[in-house]
Amino acid sequence: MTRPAREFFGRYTPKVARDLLGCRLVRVVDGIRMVGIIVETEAYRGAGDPASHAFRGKTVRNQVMFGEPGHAYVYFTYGFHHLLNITTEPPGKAGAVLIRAIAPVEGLGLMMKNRGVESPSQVADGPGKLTRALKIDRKLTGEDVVTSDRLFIEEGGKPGRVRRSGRVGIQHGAERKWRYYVPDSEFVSKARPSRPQNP
DNA sequence: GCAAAGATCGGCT
DNA sequence: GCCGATCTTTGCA
Repeated sequence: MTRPAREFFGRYTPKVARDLLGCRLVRVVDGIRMVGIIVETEAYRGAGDPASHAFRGKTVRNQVMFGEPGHAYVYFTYGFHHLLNITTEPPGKAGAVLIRAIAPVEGLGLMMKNRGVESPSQVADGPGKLTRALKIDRKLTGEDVVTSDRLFIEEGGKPGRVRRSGRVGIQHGAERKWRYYVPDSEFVSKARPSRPQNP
């Protein structure tokens, strides 16, 4: 299995988000591999993107978004959930792709145990569920997915169909169609995109 | 210092 | 469809 190189991540974020569909997300915990095919992503950029954590510039939390592409950015939100992103754009320019859902292909038993559910389609069909299934938290922020042996990406087959929509759960920037997903997959999240503001 | 919002999920009506 | 849980980060006073 080959991995995408640094340059793959260092591009225009929506393009990276689109191209990550079909790739495999690999997580290794205590020598056990958990693998899923990425079926849903969202792009977040910098100064021009009001939905992005990086919209107002660099902070303690989001600084990794401004660094070298191909690193993990994991943050904690709503007092409950960790969300996994992979940084994008050239160094100095903010960007990250939120991984929203995967189709499990390896280590399903452990993922179901971590989640406390018995249905494969409910193991990782949402950004918060996915991180719980794969035991991902803020400690993994900064992890270099190009070289890491515990959290990384492998190239996979091209998905048949790809659709795009507005992003989910945001208050600003809802008019940008920066959510990408595989409509034929049962592992895509059920969440509905935010509606564009019409005041 | 403090208040408020947040890239969510699951349960209940 | 709506609501509550729970806590970190940020922005502004």
